[in-house]
Amino acid sequence: MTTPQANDDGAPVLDAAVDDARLAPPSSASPDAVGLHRRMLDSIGEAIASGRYAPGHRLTLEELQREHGVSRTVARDTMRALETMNLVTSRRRVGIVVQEAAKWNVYDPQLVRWRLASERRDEQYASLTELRIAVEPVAAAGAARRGSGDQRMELLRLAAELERLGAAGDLEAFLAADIAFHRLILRSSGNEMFAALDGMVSEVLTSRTRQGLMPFHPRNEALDAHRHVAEAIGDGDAARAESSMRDVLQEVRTALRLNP
Amino acid sequence: MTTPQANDDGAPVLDAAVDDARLAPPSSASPDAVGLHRRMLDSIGEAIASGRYAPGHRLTLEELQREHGVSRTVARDTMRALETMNLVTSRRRVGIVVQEAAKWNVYDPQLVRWRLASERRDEQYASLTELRIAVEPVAAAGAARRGSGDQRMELLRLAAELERLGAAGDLEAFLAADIAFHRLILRSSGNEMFAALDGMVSEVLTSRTRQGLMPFHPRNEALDAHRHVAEAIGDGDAARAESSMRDVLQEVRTALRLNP
DNA sequence: TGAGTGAAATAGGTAATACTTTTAGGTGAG
DNA sequence: CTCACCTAAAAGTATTACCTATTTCACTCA
Repeated sequence: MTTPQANDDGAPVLDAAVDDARLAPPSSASPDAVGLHRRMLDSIGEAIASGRYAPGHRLTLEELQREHGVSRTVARDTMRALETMNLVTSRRRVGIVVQEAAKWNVYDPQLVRWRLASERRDEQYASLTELRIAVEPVAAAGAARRGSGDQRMELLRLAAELERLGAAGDLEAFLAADIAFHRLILRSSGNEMFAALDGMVSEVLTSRTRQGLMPFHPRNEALDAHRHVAEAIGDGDAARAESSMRDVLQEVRTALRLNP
Repeated sequence: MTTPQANDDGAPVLDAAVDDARLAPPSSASPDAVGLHRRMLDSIGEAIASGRYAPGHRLTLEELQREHGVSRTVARDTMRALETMNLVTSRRRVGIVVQEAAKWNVYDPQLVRWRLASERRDEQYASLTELRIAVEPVAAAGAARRGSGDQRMELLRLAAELERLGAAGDLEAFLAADIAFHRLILRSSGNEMFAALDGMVSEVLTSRTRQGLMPFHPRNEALDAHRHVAEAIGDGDAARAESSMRDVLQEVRTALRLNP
């Protein structure tokens, strides 16, 4: 198998509300159920992501176990997790050193969450949006080539629903359908690296709407473009899917002033 | 700061041989210097990435410490690292469960390495190549907008060198320059999420040449396209940079049969 | 049959301790 | 005065032992 396989697993396709553990807080019934390690990780991770702990800043395990009131084991676990994301390195005799941002695993959903929660959130949104612009057209082409029949049908259904909801002016429902549409394309692309971005795309779309960056009534061209994407994928027309998706993203480009 | 900043840091631009810790084994002077944790992590990580431990497979800490002859602490550290990459989840009373592949942090350079080392390497190369096709054109546009003067000049120099080496037929040197060219564009893009892909792109390019998938003499159109990219970036012409980069990637698309 | 209940399994967490590597500083020879 | 070597301290790495909290599963009793 030298190319990605058709995505024809029997998994349910219709769940727009699929568990998006990929970019959601670890929903906990009781607040204390999350484990010491998790809280400490969040606290330090956010501090690094936001720049409060600058690159080069040195921490020591002892310091950390004192400040967070935890045992050495928990402190080490936390550092191990941060090390895995390349947020820090730990060296003997020197301690735990915050890495420069260029080394971070910026695709780690956890880190993305921290960055979105920080003051630098606009930068993170800009990067993610540019990433969408890059990936979604090619993902649409992939879906046209490798998507399953169910997925194609569902995309057409979602495109129709978008038109209906757009006309009705129900922004909240429109957003939900829009997210479902874009996520489904990423997941149908047959490329797991594209699929892995679906949580981040949802995040961007949600924020864009919540910030009022969306026109109250979606523009007609945008709705048409969505339909064209769905139709092209339905027809297995990769080139048209790709260029129609570029049309969809055109207004995003404009908003970011990333345009010719 | 609401958009990515111009990449004008004082960092050296000329080092094609920049430390690519991002996708290289943890180069160790002495073989034992790497820490128990690292060896165990590699061993289990690779087993999961290759599918030898299937999703749903259950491990227990006790089992692991016995099999790898390590203490509980080391076993826990390892699991914590795997958990951070979403390769496993650990639950009380049940153990450590291998996650399904859809949950993995497939952008973690470590995981990418493991997948490239496994039997599924072709799948990973295909995904990475498609990702390149998606990202590099937009990264080139970003470089045209936000690259520093030094970076633009270095790109022109590299394009000229590519032509020279292409004509000379020195494939090894050509590869090095080609990698430097593509990496520099990613790093000049001003988008840290693009820059983070540079190690993976190098990996793909290296493999493509080593596998003899490159024509012995690079085609003239390919060389021209590289020059056009560099020139467009030099001129700050984002649209032309983007479309020229698409030309560069055209032959990659053809090779993967991802073409109209 | 089905709800409660208790025991077992397993990760989470604490604590004390010894080992190893790395760095800084000092000392002495040339 | 400089350089090489030695030593000591700092800090992560690793081990062991033990206790706690959850979750599951099987068993019992209504």
